[in-house]
Amino acid sequence: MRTGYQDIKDHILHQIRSNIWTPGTLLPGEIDLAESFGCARATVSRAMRELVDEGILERKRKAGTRVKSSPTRRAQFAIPIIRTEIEDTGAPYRYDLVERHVLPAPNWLRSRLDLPESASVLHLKCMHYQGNTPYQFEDRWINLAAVPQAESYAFKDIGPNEWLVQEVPFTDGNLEFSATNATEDIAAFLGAPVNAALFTVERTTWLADVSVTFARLYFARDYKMTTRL
Amino acid sequence: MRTGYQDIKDHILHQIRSNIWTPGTLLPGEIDLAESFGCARATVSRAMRELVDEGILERKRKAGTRVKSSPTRRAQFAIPIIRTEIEDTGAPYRYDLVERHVLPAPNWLRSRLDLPESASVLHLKCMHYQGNTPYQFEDRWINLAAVPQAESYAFKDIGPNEWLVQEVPFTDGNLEFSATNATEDIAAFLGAPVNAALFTVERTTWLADVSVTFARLYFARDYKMTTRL
DNA sequence: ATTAATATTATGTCTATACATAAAAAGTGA
DNA sequence: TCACTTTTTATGTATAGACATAATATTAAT
Repeated sequence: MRTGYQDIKDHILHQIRSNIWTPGTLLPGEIDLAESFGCARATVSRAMRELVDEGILERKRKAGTRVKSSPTRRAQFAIPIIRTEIEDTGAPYRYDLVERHVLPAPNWLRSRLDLPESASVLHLKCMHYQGNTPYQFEDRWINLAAVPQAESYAFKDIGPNEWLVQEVPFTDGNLEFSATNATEDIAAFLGAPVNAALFTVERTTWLADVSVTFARLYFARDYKMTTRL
Repeated sequence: MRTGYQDIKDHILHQIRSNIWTPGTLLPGEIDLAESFGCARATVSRAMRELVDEGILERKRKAGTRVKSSPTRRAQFAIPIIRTEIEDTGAPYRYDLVERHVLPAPNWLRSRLDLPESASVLHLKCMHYQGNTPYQFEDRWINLAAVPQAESYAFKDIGPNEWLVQEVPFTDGNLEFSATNATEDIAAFLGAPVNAALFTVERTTWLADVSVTFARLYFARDYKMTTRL
């Protein structure tokens, strides 16, 4: 079997983990490495490029490749559709629409989504259940200029998250993770004590410079978002 | 100027965003695309491979390449050293060691880090400040079998996070994000009311099957972790 | 000594070609 | 009809060679 880019990645990672190539170390050039591995430069190049993507190495033209001195590791995790997330646990998923209003965009939202003064939005409040256990309270605002067909959709059986992904897929977006104390209102929906700390996600979504939607997602108590580094 | 892999990525993304290639659509094969772009197959291949990495496309040998039907977008964010994170805001960073004890590993920690019964750990409590504002309370446990040199290090001026990254870089790890209510103790350190919702990160770190450290990081009130999708 | 022009070099990308491999599709025999 | 084998095919990976580009190092000019 001949050496592939994966072998080279493994080798480099091994050198780093066994402290042979310490942070800041200048690695041999692509040509040297290729020769010592007995493979083509392109193979070494791909291995190194992927390690840059993974936050392990840094490269500069002419200056060479070094082990990143401040390893800003990048955690990445999938943002699944909530139905999938719940059904993957084995429990049945249940959705419930709590409130639905069309109204002029409030000022804070106009500012956040960069909407004109005349903008009209659809405001939804919904609950997502894992079996009979409250899972997430969703506070959703949809820009009707960007997604006019939302105005005539009831959202009785399908949640806005799922509907939007089908209707306007592959958007750009912004995520903010934080913690908030449960208000009386939300506490009741989530079956949590008032003031309970809730893991909260705020998500803004754009499609090519047009803002589509803003959502605040309050997770039930003790929810943890997990990822590997 | 000839067409590069980036142009092809742009083109594919454009087709998807303008709903010409909808989720589930089978794209033309690499050879066809290469011909229509007037470039080599490897160029198309790289463009498509990167779009798979970004969660936009899915590919299967012989079956071809399609637009992902359930776009599980992957958010990724950098986990910086806390000093860097604060200094990047322009404010000075200050660190303070609150407590330092060597003790036998408590049972919950032994279970979490898979430590033997005899395991000895270093327990640290520290504060990180942004200027004079409390920023993060760190509750850190270090496995002395994995990092014996920690026992003789005072951690008076440099925090365990920063020290560990220098001492044991490029580890694997696990991250859990959640929200917790501030205890009296932690509330006092962070200058927050008791029961305030705090954004919390729990991090476990391994180096090649040996657990190195476990940390609970409590962020000051209103902290938000932000990322682009 | 300082600045400007020039050469050098390691990475970045593209090409044409080759062979490997997984999986679908077609063919075969009971 | 079904199970099994073979063929086909799109992706996956590797290669040698070429040129592009950014940044450093060197040299020349002031």
